[in-house]
Amino acid sequence: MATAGRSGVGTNQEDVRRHNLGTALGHVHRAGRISRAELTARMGLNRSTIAGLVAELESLGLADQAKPSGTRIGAGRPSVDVKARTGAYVLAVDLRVDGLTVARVGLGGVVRARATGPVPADHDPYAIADSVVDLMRLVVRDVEPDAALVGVGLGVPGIIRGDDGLVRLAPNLGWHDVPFTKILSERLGPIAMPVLGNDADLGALAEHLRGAGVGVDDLVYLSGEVGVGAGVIVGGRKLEGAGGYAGEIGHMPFLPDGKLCHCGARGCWETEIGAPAIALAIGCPAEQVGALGEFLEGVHEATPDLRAVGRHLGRGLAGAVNLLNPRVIVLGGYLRSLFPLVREDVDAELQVHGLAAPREQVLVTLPGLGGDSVLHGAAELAFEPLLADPVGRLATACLDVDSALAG
Amino acid sequence: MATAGRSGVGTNQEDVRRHNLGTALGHVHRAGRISRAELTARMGLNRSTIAGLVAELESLGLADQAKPSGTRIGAGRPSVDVKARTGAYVLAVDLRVDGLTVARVGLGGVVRARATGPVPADHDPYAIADSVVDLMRLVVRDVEPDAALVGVGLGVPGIIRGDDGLVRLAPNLGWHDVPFTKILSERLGPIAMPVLGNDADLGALAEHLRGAGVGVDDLVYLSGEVGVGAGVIVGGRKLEGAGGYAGEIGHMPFLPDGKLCHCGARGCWETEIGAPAIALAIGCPAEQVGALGEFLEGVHEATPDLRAVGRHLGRGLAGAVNLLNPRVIVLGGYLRSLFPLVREDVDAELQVHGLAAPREQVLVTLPGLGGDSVLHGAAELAFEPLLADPVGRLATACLDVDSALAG
DNA sequence: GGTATACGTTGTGGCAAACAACAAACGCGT
DNA sequence: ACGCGTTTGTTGTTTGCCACAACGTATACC
Repeated sequence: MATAGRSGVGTNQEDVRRHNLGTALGHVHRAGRISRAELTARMGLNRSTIAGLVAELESLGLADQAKPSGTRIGAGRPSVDVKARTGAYVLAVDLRVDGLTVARVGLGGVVRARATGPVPADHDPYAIADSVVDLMRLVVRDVEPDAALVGVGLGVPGIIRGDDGLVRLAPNLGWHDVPFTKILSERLGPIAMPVLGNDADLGALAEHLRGAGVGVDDLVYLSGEVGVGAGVIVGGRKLEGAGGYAGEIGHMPFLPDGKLCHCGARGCWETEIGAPAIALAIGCPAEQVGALGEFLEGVHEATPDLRAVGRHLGRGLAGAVNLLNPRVIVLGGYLRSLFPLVREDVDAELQVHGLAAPREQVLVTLPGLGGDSVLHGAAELAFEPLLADPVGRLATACLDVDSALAG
Repeated sequence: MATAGRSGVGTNQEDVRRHNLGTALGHVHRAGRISRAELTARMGLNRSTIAGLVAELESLGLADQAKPSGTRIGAGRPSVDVKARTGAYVLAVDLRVDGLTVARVGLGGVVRARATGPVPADHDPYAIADSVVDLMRLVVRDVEPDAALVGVGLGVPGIIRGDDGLVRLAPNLGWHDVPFTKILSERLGPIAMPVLGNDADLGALAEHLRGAGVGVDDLVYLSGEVGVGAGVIVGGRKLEGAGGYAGEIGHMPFLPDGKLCHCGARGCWETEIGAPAIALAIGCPAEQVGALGEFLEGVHEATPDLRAVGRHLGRGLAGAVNLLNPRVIVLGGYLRSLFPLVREDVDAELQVHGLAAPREQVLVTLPGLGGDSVLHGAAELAFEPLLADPVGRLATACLDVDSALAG
């Protein structure tokens, strides 16, 4: 069911419209503002068809047409710009061990409002869900009256089951088979069904769409939170695996008889480049491991121990390069602070352990979205259904979230 | 360019027809014989639409309609069967270190003729290309007069560049940046443009479509030839990577200071489970390493050394399970003979090093196509353009290969 | 200010799939 | 053997979407 594309099902002409409308909206969403002529070129459709699609987006309240803005180049009648109307928005949540961020993100990827709060100390899922809803109330307080909520996305540092959003394992939260999607959806009721994603997966998605990997279809986002996870984009699509668990690169076997990992095995990559290992290397106190990134910011010289970590990082990355052949590897989380210190050691090991062909193609870099990758990824995840079927999704959108959340 | 599906381009109604025709042909090709009612159900289109598509396939000479064959169940008018017409065929080549196989494979995946020959001892690419053409002449000798050659596919044990089929590296052939696609296409002329694929990638493709992974959309085929490579199917699609180099799992870092690998690094997985390591473990003479599989067939007891190899195999597989979350792992090449001997050791290590969530989903198994996985994969690779655009591909098909090759 | 260029708009046409109605072929019960 | 219900094939019609061509319009350039 693969070779002939799209898993063996036929295409309806209704599907055509849905696909084209969604694709057009996707371009508008990613660009924020794009000319109709550019849309025509990118989508390979006729001018008149694009005009019809844009008109429909406009009537759906998803886009606006405006006079061209940028300085023109060349002759000819200037093309009308299509702007994403930020009235259609999502709620994005970045749940971390050390903090909670909720944002209202408009179509086009603009953060319209954001709020942060602490995570309940015991990591009780019900209490966390309550906190999430509290923060949501804050960010929708001043929303426009005609705005429509089209989705809710959450980034969680754990292994998420794809079909129902069950959190199979989130070691840093102490969660094991926690039905957090269900817990939160009970609090949101008919407002929107929340969608959970692994933090690294969302980082990859965001960097692919709006960060260091724009235009790149093969990308790995390596997330250093406490453990190490990877989000992978291959051929422009998320690598999900059979159950949605793909990307647990931190538990790649790395040393035959290494330290004991929390997963029960020995010698996982994570035991060498995870937060505890780095904390040990730089003398960071155990209770500050959660905020290792900030601690690393204060380090300006790479000690031999830290350089050893860098070599481990490079050697492990070589494995990802050989197996996945990405064009970009984005280092997120505390790796963002670590990488500049040990870049040469990473590169050196990559040089040794990476095969020439894939190694020549890869670029190791920092996130283009700074520390907001996961938050943006959660927003993008929430937008996905809208982009797949604008009309259908809008039919279930919630128009008065403020009072719905108040009740 | 990703989220909204199909890389941001719009869909034409011409595309619709092409897609539906190709998808219908794909179903016929995979099933060999399928009822129109079944096609209707699988593709989700209307009866009359399917009738039109099948009629077009028939007029293109790609399918035949026939009275239903199987014993019917239930009431109602029996549905007409659609059979793949094997007159449309490809030439598939499996190039190994120790031998060359060429087959004529008809639509539907039926091997109509096959021929094997030795590989020139010096592995000279020009000589090999000549041998390939010689064998091709044999398998097209008795081809039907109206048969059409629609593609040529080759499996090569090396790293193939995706865009032009350059063999970047084939250590077992001693090739480095050999333009084998070009060399062969010069000999084939206008008959067909050959398409090269990595042997492991083709094994994965074949097992996915016709072997142990039918109906499975996430699969890893681990190919033990001399080195170890992997072909990966994720979400029903080939994992290719930026340059088509993805899957070089044999060079995953495995031991910090292991044996020197031919790639220049130390401690690659391949140095522990590659053919030389196994040969050492079972006392296979160095000159028989190429035929390690046959040698292993004669081994009936797992020695401690061999069991150590099994544990390494299991530990490495755990890395693939954690990173890729496949539903099936197929062990091909000499691993086919090795696995039954060390299954328990593999499973035990997988149990320790695999994370629970993905481990619970995976099945490690042997190829459903025996030793012909790569050959079938080469055929499927060659069929792909036909399934993507039947009409367009047939326009360039070659009708009289026999005399074209003779000249 | 004229011209070339590029884009928007409108109406027409073609094409593919859906749909409805009828005919055909089978199993099953009487 | 016969009628009935069921499923499928066939045919003609309808619907919907996009392509296309012709024309109007807005800019840059000379």
